[in-house]
Amino acid sequence: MSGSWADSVSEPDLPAAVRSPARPTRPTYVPPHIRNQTVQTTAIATPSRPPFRTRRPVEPNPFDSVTEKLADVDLSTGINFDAYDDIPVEMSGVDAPPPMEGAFCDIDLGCSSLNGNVRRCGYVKPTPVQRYAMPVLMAGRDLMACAQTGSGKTAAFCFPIIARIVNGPGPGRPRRGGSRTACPSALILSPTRELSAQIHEEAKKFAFQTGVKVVVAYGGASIHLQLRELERGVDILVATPGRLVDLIERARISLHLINFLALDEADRMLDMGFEPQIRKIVQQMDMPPPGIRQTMLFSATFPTEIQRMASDFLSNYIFLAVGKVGSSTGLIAQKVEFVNDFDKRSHLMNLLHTQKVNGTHGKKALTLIFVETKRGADSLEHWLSTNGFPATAIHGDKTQYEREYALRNFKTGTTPIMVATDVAARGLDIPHVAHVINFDLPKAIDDYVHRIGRTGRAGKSGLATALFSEVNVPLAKALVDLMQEANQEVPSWLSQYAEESSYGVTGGRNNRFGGNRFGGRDFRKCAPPKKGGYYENPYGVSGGGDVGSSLPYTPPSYGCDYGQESIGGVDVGSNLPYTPPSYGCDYGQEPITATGWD
DNA sequence: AAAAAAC
Repeated sequence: MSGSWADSVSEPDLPAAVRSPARPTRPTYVPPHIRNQTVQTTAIATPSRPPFRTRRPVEPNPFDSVTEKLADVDLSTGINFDAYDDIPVEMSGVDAPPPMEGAFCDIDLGCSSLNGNVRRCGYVKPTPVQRYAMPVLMAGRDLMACAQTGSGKTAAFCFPIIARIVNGPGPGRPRRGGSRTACPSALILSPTRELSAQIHEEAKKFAFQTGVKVVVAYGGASIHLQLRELERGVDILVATPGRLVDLIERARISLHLINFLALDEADRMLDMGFEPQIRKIVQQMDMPPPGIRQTMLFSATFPTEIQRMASDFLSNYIFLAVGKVGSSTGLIAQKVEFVNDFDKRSHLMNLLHTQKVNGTHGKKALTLIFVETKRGADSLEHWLSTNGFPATAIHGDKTQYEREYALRNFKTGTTPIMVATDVAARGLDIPHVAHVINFDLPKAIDDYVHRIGRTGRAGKSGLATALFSEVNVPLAKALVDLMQEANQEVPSWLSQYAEESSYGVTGGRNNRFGGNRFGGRDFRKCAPPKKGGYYENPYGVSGGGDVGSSLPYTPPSYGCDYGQESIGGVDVGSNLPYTPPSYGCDYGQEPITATGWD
């Protein structure tokens, strides 16, 4: 039945002006923003010859793979929503919109195509992050959202972006700046190419027949194909930072009409390695400032230090934490085994053999093995292959083709074992990953959280095994804390290490963020929380005065003190009134106007 | 010191 659904959809939700009468044989791409407006583009003056090449093939149906995917999912054991039901939620910020109620079928995003796509993609009941984040975003508010791995963050920001592009009155924005400069309305940045590709695929499904055009741009792939896509018009651009900067410097992309900015894996994007590039894109190009654009940051982890930096990019934002941020949902069983560094491979061999014996290594049960270095990935892949285990490897020294080939073979089960560096640690949604093995543990606990989050997705359970050796002692304390929060059994030898290391090694890099491992709360709340803990009132907003205050930090008294550093003197979250740019550019973003279900 | 991200 592939394609049948698409065929059955007669007309997309285009405004009448665009839809029927005298539709040109080769319709020029019209951005949704200007579809309601009287078209007064000079381009229309020459109907015989459109100004841009508009040979657009029929929009490919991105659902061709969905029917297969849906058939593949045992719906009776689909998303285990019970796993999310009693999850603690913290939301803070001024006038936070309340969460939405009901199932997706009760929710009108203001566009019947979009509504249909949501259902068609198998979304029935919103996960907590979707329930809380979507009203905030639909209301036009900035958002910093922390939610567990695998809980549907991508949809939580894609649905509102698409809905607001379709419904927004828009400033009648031009489709392009110079003759060949594309001007997207939304920008979604992510830290790896594969993640950008994945977001692009998802967003395309969501945007199908809404008229919203989604384009992806990342390095290692043909820039010409990307340029051609951009020339055909783009509303939502999904990109990695390097290629985006390249395209901007070539004047093939301008950000001056960006209304929506989303950073996926935002804490990674603002980490040392990425921060300069992100600052360049967001602050030193032509992107509208905070308060004009709508900015949304999503991650499973959000260290305090990064939160502080992130507030530069936000305006009067809502902070949302679903679950104890970084806690691995309890759906993931975590095991830690002590190994001598020289015994790691034989230990791994035992693990893999045990899997086979237990039958968990079935055709579709995939095993993802994380190592520290690219060389280590190649070497371990080779060793596994020569020992009878069908393995592949992915890391940043491979060509993009090799990376995608490896990922594809892993996903399809052709090689049910994949060895990976941290390139695969974040965001990738790979169904059927039953086991994540940390062959080398990461230095930072945040990376551990993201790595094990490749399993246990969408309410499914998963297993994570770590090989802990002496070099990992600095991680012991954070690991123990994390495991306890997730109700995991902690081996006594590990607790021992944790106690020892918590004295000597505290100055280490793991404590770079003051030890507040996950940024499990809004860093703006620097006053001691009310009795009962900060999850007490999920609807609560931080009491007026504490946003942007520069009170010295007072440690909370109820034992969730992770040694957060003082933020005294830092004027965070200040909301200076926006001064319009002098060049008379009307951004025209609508003010805070809730639509949909409010 | 490593990984990621442009050509």
